[in-house]
Amino acid sequence: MTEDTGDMWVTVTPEASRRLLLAAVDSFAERGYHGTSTRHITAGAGMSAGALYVHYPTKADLLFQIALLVHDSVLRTLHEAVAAGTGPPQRVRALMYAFSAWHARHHRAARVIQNELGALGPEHAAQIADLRRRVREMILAEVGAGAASGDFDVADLPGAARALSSLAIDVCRWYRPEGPRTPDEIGAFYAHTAMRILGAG
Amino acid sequence: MTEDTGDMWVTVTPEASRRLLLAAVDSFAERGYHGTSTRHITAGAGMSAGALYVHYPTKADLLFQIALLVHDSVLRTLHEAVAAGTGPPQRVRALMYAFSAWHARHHRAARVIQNELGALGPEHAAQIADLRRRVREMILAEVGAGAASGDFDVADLPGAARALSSLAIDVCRWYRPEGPRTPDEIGAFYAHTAMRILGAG
DNA sequence: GTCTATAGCTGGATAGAC
DNA sequence: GTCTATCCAGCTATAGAC
Repeated sequence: MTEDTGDMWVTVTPEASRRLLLAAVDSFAERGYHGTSTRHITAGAGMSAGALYVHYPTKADLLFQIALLVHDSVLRTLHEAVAAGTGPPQRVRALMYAFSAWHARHHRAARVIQNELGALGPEHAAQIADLRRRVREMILAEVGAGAASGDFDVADLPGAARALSSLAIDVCRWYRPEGPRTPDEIGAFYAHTAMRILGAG
Repeated sequence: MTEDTGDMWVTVTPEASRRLLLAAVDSFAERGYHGTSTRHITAGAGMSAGALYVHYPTKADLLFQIALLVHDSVLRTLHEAVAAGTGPPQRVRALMYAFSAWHARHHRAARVIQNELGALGPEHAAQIADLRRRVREMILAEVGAGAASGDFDVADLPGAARALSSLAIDVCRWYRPEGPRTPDEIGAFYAHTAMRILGAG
């Protein structure tokens, strides 16, 4: 239950492209997309101003590549989490644990995709919106299975699914690495909290 | 329970200052602080570029004034909500209802203060951080009173208070006015959800 | 593939007429 | 108090040397 999808960025090569991507995540998370200059990014990667454009055509493309990698990591994490569960309560517990812990572990990357996606152009935004819909539908399906089986007691199914998702996503807003709880502790607490929200004793 | 603090902006005079402030809230919410130009703001208020500086010394000051007014509105809304409650469950229900509904009703203003406060200078940021601490402490105190009285069953008091606050705040991220639920319906559902999270049957 | 230098544009803020 | 015109700093992206 404490596993993750490994390093989200290992597939990015060459190493200079990855350094630029990581510097962009840090700066976008801290200053926002529009508050970040290409010089912030190249300086963060230890390069000079012009070096960015050898690896990425525009600053906007950098944001898009980040969004693709991040949503892919989330989807794989959630699929791995539910795969092990044998019944709805177990599966939803694992889902909530994994989703919450992911948002703590990757809070910088998560902040970027929660706050800065408005800077994407229309067709890039549509592509990312599709990935995000798949996350929502997965959570709704798992909660719905538990409602159908009688394991959960929910009067408002979409509302309850939204509450679980909201709780996990918002971890990236308030989480601080130096805070009192580890990502795993947050995952465990929110898995328990999810069962209460769903009326599963 | 459906009351609010009235119009958050009525105290802003003259009317031209208020128009600029409202245009700034809309643009900051949609494009972010750094993505918003002073020309966006003045155009949104139906004025020309230079007119802003008659009413506000800088663009940053506009953000600060918004943050002050918004946090004042939240604090007044929460105090009014708990004032009517006679016991911890009633008080926390009213608090959660009011806090959630406020974030739906004022989702644009709320997005600005959740996402754009990083653009404030150090002393302005410190002043706003103080107001935000008062909100957190109020929620913690109300939940703590219910734990102490035995009305709630919580193993992790700060964690549970954080979950309630997180759930209500995140409403401003996903809420859409054209969506299926009204602010009051969201408030009612989240007041009920809070009781489940707190183990108050 | 990285550097320096710079083109071309947009932004925040100011000046001065009305 | 609002307008138009403008200053100049900072931005994205490109050019050309190495």
